[in-house]
Amino acid sequence: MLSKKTRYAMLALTNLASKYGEGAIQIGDIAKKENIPQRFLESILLELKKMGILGSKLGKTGGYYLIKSPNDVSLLDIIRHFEGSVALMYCVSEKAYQPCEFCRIEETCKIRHVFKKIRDNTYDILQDATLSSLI
Amino acid sequence: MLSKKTRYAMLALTNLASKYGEGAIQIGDIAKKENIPQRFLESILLELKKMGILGSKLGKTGGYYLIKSPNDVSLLDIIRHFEGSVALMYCVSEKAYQPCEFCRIEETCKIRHVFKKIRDNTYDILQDATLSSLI
DNA sequence: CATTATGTCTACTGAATTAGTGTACAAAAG
DNA sequence: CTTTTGTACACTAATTCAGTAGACATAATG
Repeated sequence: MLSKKTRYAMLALTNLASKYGEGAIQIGDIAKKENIPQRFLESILLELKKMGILGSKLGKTGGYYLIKSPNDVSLLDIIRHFEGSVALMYCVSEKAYQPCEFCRIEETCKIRHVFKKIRDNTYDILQDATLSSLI
Repeated sequence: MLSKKTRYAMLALTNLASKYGEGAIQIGDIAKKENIPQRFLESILLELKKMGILGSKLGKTGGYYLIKSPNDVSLLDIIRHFEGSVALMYCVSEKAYQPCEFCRIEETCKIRHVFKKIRDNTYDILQDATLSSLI
């Protein structure tokens, strides 16, 4: 299962994408609209900013806004960041690869082959799921 | 990521499948061969027995053996049991379904649609991955 | 029948992760 | 200079993960 943090991030981003170009949106507005604990959302949006997806504005008329085009942000980016990897096993992960603790010969491991197929397919679907396709 | 418990279960089952029909295999043998802590493996095999996948024999020549045909056990069964569900979100799970905490209209939720597609695909691949196809 | 090797049951635990909260601070608008 | 917004750092309660410990039950063998 995806963590709540990941789900909150997806919700906040689709919310922000639907207001792309309208300037800064305040955390409190998003939190209320999407039913996310505000303090928790603060840390999530900050992470998204450090990833280069969001920009922020301080002070009275402050808030967050998408810095990238909704076409250029996909659920893949979000899940890779917040879940660490798309794969179900480290030995088939690109981002968090680790040699399999069990099978020494990865090429011929049939279990690995199954999970490689799942990872590749999941990867493609998530990559296609851009924010603009989700609004 | 899959838990170690799930991975240990898959390993133990493929090991047992490769010896299908040869009588009882001892926990210690499997633990040593597959590098699994023996006491942990004990509880895993016991669960698989309670699921109706394995049978056991007590006493000196005891051990575990596949009670179902390797054709009739798939990674889907194992993952559904040990991970709880194949889905990445409860709202697209068959086994652990819960209404989405966020979107009230599931039919039109685009995020949900993405994860439904992923779940369905993963489901199909895991269902095809029977023990006999993994030996 | 006693010994020994196997699985079974119940309970416990240390470490890591998840899902937050609290407090103090910094910048910008009015 | 006050108010409103985001930023930084620290802390924590609850849950899950990955096992361990110890006692017990069953069956083969000498």
